Amino acid sequence: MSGGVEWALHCCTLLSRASQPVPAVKLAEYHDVSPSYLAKQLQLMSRAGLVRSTQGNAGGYVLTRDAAAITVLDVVEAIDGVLPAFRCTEVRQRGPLATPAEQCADPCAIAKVMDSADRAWRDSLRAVTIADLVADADRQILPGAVERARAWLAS
Amino acid sequence: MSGGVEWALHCCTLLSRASQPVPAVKLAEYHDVSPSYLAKQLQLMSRAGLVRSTQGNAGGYVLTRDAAAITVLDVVEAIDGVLPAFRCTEVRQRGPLATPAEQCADPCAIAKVMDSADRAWRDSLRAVTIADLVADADRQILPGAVERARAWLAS
DNA sequence: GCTGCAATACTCGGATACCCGGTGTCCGAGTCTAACTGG
DNA sequence: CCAGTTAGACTCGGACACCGGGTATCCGAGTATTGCAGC
Repeated sequence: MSGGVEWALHCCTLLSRASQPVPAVKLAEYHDVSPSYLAKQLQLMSRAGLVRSTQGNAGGYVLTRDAAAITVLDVVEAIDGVLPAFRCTEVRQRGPLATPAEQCADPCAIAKVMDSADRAWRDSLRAVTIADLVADADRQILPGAVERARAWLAS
Repeated sequence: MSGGVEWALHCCTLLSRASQPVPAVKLAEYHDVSPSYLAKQLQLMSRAGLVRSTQGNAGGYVLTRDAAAITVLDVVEAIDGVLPAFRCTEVRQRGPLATPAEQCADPCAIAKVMDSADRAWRDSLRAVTIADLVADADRQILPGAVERARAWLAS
């Protein structure tokens, strides 16, 4: 999985706290990551419709909908794409004893298993929203940290 | 996911039908794939203890245990490794408002979600064995195909 | 004092290099078979 | 006819190139602000 997924998720949690557009440079500085590369991830999220960008002065990124309406899977698919990790190459139709094509209407057993596992993975990611991540994080961090983060974003 | 996983799984199903060692070249010819590259996958499975290799004439690969005792996950982990796809880089400990390290004993919310999804994926793959794959395949293929495969392996 | 305009600075978006891990290949080490020779 | 030896061929195992996708970066397009000039 692409490393940018982690950055994108952290950005979403931070954007959910902010009430004003946050520029990519600020997001990168907050997380101490490469601004140029983070811009690419934000761009991907913008294409996927998760965030909305406003240009010009005082511009930046905002979530397009409530954090409770954005799942972790949405972010993962925005960055890494929606294609499953496993792609069946129909090995059974090759070789000296190849199965005839008309016998291969249904996906082969291996593809079925992989597809099932992929669905389980996606279901697991779909069950958690950005709001859940924020709530979990709030339970761990020190008191007052959220206010300090808001103040830093405003500066 | 590595493309060799599919080849490895097909080889396991074929090896479960064979009652004698099958050389890598024959496995590659049967599936019409690169013999050199397939050798690498078989080598990985040998290291993982899924197959046993015998050298010399009439040598080849054999499953080390019954097909019902080998899960799809075993094969996937043998080829792709056991490391999870997501690796937390502890972004929360970086930047101007970094969370102090002593506050980070527990994994962050993002890591927890990813770990949970990874576990769901692995559980799904662990629930299916090579024997299940063979049984499913037998239900679809034409009658007599298994016997023909055995005969081809023996030739 | 108010309004319209233009210059400015700031922001995003896509196009462009770089590099590492998977992909693909090869040759040498090891071993089982089998034929041959000697008793 | 049998046993030991040796030659042979076959097999695996690890080391070596190649290439595409993720990683990282930069500069141009676009826009809201803001300062200024004219009315």
